[in-house]
Amino acid sequence: MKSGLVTIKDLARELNISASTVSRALKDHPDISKETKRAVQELAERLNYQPNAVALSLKQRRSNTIGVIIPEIVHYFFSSVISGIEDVAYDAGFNVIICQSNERYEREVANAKTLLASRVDGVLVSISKHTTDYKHLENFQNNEVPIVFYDRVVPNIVADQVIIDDFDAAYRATRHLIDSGRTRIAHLGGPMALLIGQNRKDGYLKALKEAGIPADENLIVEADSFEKARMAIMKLINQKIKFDGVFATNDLTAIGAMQTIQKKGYKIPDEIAIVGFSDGRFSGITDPTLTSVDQHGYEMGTLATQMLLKRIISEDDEYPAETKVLNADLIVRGSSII
Amino acid sequence: MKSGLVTIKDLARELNISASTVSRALKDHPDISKETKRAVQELAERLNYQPNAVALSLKQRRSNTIGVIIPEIVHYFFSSVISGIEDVAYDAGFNVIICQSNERYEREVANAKTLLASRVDGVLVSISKHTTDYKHLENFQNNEVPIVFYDRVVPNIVADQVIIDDFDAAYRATRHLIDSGRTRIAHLGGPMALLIGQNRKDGYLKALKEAGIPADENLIVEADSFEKARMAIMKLINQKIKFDGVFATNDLTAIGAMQTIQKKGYKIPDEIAIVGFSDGRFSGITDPTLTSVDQHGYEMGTLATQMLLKRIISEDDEYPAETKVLNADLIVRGSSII
DNA sequence: CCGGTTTATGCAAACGTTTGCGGTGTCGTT
DNA sequence: AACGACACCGCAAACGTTTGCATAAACCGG
Repeated sequence: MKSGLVTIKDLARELNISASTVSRALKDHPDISKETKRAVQELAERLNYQPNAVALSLKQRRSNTIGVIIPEIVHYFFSSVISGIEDVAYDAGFNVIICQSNERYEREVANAKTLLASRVDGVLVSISKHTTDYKHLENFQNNEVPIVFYDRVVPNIVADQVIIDDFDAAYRATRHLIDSGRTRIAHLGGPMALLIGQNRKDGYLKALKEAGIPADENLIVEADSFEKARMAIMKLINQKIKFDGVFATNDLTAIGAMQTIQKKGYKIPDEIAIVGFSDGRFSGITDPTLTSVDQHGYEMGTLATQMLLKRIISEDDEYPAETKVLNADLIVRGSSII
Repeated sequence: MKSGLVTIKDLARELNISASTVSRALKDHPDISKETKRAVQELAERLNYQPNAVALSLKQRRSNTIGVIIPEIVHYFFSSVISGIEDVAYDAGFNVIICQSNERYEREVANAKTLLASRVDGVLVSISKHTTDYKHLENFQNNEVPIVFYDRVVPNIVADQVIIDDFDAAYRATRHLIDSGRTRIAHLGGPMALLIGQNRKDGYLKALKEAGIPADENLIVEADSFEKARMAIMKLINQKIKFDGVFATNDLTAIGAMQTIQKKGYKIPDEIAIVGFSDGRFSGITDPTLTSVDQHGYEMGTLATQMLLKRIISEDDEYPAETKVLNADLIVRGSSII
């Protein structure tokens, strides 16, 4: 934002015409004579004129920018989502401002505030693990800035959202373990504060119930990180609680479990089978390779952005909130092969 | 950017005072009486007034926004960098606009253009693999917007930059392989168009030379992706070109090599040792775990941003361009243990 | 030669802020 | 009574655009 940048006024002064004429000439307005247009456009080219998007935003009350609130960028899933977002935003000529909450509620609130101040035209949000109050998000709606939630949605707020069918995916993952003969299946789950944590657990429970396998509270642990998984599995083994399958809420967790299990001398998948969730880059490179649910991060990003842009463009005619459910495919690999 | 948002004028109208008074009251200017301040601040609070950052940017000719050009977000290294960038930008009250070039030159040029139009106060860039013309980047400098390069820097343009000592890291990695008794070490390298590709290869060559091992062109392949690595290794083995070590230009490449080698029946590290580069999340979860160079992505992001902010803040007094070199630590793991 | 149309341009306001400067009104002081 | 000091506030311009409206010149037909 330096003084160096050429403005319309500069062009006008140089050519001894008014700023309005320059403005119109630049966008090929029919009112302007061919010679003037040529002169203006040539000068603009020569001086490398770049329209000031800030001034435009102010004038049009439209920033052509969307905001993204994301828990943590350094996750294969989330960075895929960002990639998808960026790609469709780019095609539509929108900028994207990224804010990471680092899984902290306070920071998420601050993020929301700055996005509002930046007058973004809409926001894409996935809430942090610790967010239980949603005023800062409702605030977007109160100010008519459209919001679409992706992946980690919030329960009581009507807005567009794109999610995967966590319940069904978890059900199928667990079902897959059952089909391969496992009966004592541990679940390393996410925080119950998150809908996805809840849903995945419910899917797991449904599969058990359907198969007539009683749920064992000892086998259900809230553990959603590499380290927590190691601890949890270690504890199970040390307490001599038997299990022959693990359904983990994400891949890193699954891998933590896998390594601990192997270190303790058990064979995967022979003695214990493992299924993860998210299907990141990891899944293909573990030994054995990891069965996982493909969460389609990139696709989720593109879809969410398309929905948001649609809201932004057709801002006048209100239509009911949509919920898109991506079906999550179970990718069977070595860790659960029968 | 909806009409709904409260402005200073709204507050002024409501209180029957002027906009200037409101503005001053909000920032506790001494000219304003306590009662007025109280009234204004209370109303602002009640109506949830958010200052319009766009208007401010225009006025101050300063957007408090930095732009980032990044090759591909979905890489552990790059997403770490972004995370670092975002964290220090957040602390300094700056927004960050992310543009990914997707490794395409044209897109990078477009990115540069929109960042310029958005009047970002500075840019952080890592060039794409195919960028050989730098006009779009010099353009930033011509317009006095500071630029700092990270990781993938460009040769002939003076600007701040933060890199890791690729040459030295590659040297040490290769040296490590030599020290463990390997003499026929293959190099899966990056594109020679990139300085880092060049430097890593040179480091590799230096280590060989120093040890009196002749470089074998057959063992040097440009392969910087999982798939290319598989192909390259497959080819080496099929052609019966013997090797007992691999130094790969990144972890995914190393893992591609590792898997192919294992699939062909060779033992790692016993028969063939492997060293990667970047030390992403992968390194700890392969079997065996992967020796790799820690590239310190997060740190690189924070450092680059600090340098940029310093330039932005102290814009008047020019100081010479700085180059910070992060030392990259070799993390020895299972894939190269003697 | 006059009224009317066309063509090409400029004026000014607006978007939401900030800020230098000037203008009130109320004191206290001599 | 007059004057300066002080406290408090508003005017207006500016940042870089866009756009409705007015204006000016040129042309045309009758």
